[in-house]
Amino acid sequence: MAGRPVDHQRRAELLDAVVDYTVEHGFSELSWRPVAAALGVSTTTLVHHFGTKEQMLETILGRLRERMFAATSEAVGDQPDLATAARAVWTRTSDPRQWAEFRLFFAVYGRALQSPQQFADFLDHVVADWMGALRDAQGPDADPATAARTATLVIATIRGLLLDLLATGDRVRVQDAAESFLATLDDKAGRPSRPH
Amino acid sequence: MAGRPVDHQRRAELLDAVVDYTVEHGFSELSWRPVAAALGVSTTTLVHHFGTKEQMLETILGRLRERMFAATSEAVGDQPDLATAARAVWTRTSDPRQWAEFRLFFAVYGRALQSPQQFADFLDHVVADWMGALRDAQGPDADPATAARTATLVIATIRGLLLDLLATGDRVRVQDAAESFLATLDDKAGRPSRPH
DNA sequence: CTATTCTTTGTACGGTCGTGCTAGAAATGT
DNA sequence: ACATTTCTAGCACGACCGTACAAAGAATAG
Repeated sequence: MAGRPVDHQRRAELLDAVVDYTVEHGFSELSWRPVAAALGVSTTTLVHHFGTKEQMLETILGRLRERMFAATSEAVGDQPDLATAARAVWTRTSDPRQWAEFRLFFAVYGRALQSPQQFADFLDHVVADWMGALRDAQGPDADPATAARTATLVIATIRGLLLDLLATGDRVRVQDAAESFLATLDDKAGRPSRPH
Repeated sequence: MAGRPVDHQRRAELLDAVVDYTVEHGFSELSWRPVAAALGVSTTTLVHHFGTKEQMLETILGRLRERMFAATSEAVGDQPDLATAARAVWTRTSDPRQWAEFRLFFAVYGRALQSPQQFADFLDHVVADWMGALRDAQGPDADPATAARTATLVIATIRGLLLDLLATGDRVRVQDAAESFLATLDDKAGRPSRPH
């Protein structure tokens, strides 16, 4: 009646390996054959597990989002207020060990802006996920309008600074600007801003 | 001794047409044949004027940068101080008529982060151009360190907000956050912030 | 054992890609 | 007129692309 069971673990292994490959080798020129060669499998194996290429891209992006959001959302969740949460997010995102993932993130972001229907899932979550986390960090008593405004500004500034950092590599200047911004969040919360 | 003269104007016409095509159809899947078909010329004509594809991409990016930077740098140059200059830049960049160009801008940005050597020219100018303009807007008497910090923050915030705007289309929320940020620039300059 | 289903592989097909080659038309100087 | 150079076009080549197909090995249930 029943044959060989579906090996979900195998698919998960392959997916993580593919995501690793994508983070390292980029996203724009991704194709079956080089990926398969790098993983030591045949292209047919990848096709069997992920379907069409478009489906695989969607799967990769989903897994990537899962990784990146999980890595920082927990850092946000443990912080007492928005200012320290934002500082934690910035500390994490500006870590050079995360640069490869963020380079991929912005590559996908840029491509998604030009093919919105294909990357609808990405665009739906790329702001909303962080908005939720940063709104929660401001507590349930915060004014909703102010909370949304501040969360939007924090996301935009961090991403903008990260764009600068990845393009120029000028850590001193960007870090200086980041400290300046984070200080304004301290001030808003009525606490003294750190010296810099 | 001399044959038919080189037609520089013809090349300029083709280049602008190609840039228009790229702005509209995207950057990631650009290839000779569809572009040539859209312009009503043969692929050989494009190859003759632009050399290899990589050279054409570089030329396109240079022309695009010329367009985008010229469109806003003049708006910055005429402003009396940084706060109004930043406001002018934001007003211009958040105009929906410029969205297509900025979508292409971020698509190139993302790709450049993953192929730095190929897009070295883009990465060299993507921050430096605006840094120069926004530093000048703060006058010659401003403290260099503060000027650089503020310029960096203005660029990052505007680009981050634009990323949000292009992804979500939520003009109200993003504009609200932008006003909040621009108000802090007014405050720094010792002038009263606009109500919002 | 057999039957069934999943996994993996090799192969092949049609399509698009960048680009080189050849040749004719157009525009200049002599 | 001619020679020379640019412009434009058509064509062909090899490479890579996504993916469909057939077949063999592996793991389960009966």
